Amino acid sequence: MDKRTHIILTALSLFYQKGIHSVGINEIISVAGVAKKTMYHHFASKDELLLACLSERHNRFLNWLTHATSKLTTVEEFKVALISCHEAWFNSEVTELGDFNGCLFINTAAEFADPASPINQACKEHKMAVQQLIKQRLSACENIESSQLDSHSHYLMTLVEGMICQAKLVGIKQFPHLKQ
Amino acid sequence: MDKRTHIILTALSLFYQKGIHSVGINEIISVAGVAKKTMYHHFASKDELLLACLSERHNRFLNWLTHATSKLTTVEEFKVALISCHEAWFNSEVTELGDFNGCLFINTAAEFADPASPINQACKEHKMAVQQLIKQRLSACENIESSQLDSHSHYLMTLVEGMICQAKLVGIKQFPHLKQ
DNA sequence: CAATAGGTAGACCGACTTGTCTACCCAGCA
DNA sequence: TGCTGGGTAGACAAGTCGGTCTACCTATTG
Repeated sequence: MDKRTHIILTALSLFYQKGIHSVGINEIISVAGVAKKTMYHHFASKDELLLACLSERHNRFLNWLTHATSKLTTVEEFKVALISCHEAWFNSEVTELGDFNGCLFINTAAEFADPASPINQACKEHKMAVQQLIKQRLSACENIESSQLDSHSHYLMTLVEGMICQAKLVGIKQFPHLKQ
Repeated sequence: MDKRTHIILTALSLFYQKGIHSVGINEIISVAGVAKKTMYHHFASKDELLLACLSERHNRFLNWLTHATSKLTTVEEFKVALISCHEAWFNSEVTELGDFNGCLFINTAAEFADPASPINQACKEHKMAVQQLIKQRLSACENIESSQLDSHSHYLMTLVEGMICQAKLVGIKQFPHLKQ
């Protein structure tokens, strides 16, 4: 595998499981099995590496969510599919997302609170992209009224974010009561 | 004011605005205007200080939420009151909660991912206490069916958590569509 | 008066942080 | 053959981290 990609994947896994500030460059290169010079050859700084990790995770997550909500026709079906695929994630059954430890972007934004920071902005952009995908998926349903498109997609986004938080903090992995 | 309390309040403000690992002991004592020895006289370690901050925030938050949802009779009234008071928080209109920067416990849990850590446990316990308060408040409503008490309180908790995340990451401060 | 508790300033410790550097290795290629 | 790019190991710099320590300074109180 490409060294650069290998470093990104290793760092992503460590950042996701332990947080950003808790993981040092030395740990990353040690686990990845590469020299420090190699890492700094591909990335100008830890922040640049983190941005690459966020980008990788973003692509991976959106790709997964896109496929997990592809076959649907009604608003009700979509809602159930949306909740069910997140439950699968919470139970670490989605291999490409790894062992569940909350949302990387929520976690990262907690450590980079400054809204002007590129890292914080990347987190914000990820959430806006997810919101956009939900809205687009919803608009494809046969029984959605266009006047409710905005409010309903916002509502579903709020639900999903809340589920993620509860799954991480208190360990709730299933939300059957949300599915009707 | 008591030095110990003063240190807790200073540290709490810094931790909340910047995150835990981003704030060092030296910054805390410098902003608080106390000697390092004084801080270590009252707290055995940075972790102990953080636990004291979490406890302070927990009491403050639950006290606020308890009062903000005291006068209500129906489930619908309670739901609107719950959402509205959170909107006020997001707009930094609640002086005792400070400038809004998300939920301290969600943020802190992101930096202390290990569920065995006392800090992570304190975050979890806070969320369970909020969930308990919502359930208790809901049970006092005149039009709640006891069979729906659990599922509905979980639902409201999910909504609230989602609102907090969206308010922090993408800056949504109002949720009118959730109020009906 | 003397003892004590709680405070000050700041030097200091060892470990760790990000990031740079030298010196060397090796495969591909003009 | 010799150059180049990407790799290795690891020393090193400069700074920060949490935490300990000495020395000194008030108040309060038995």
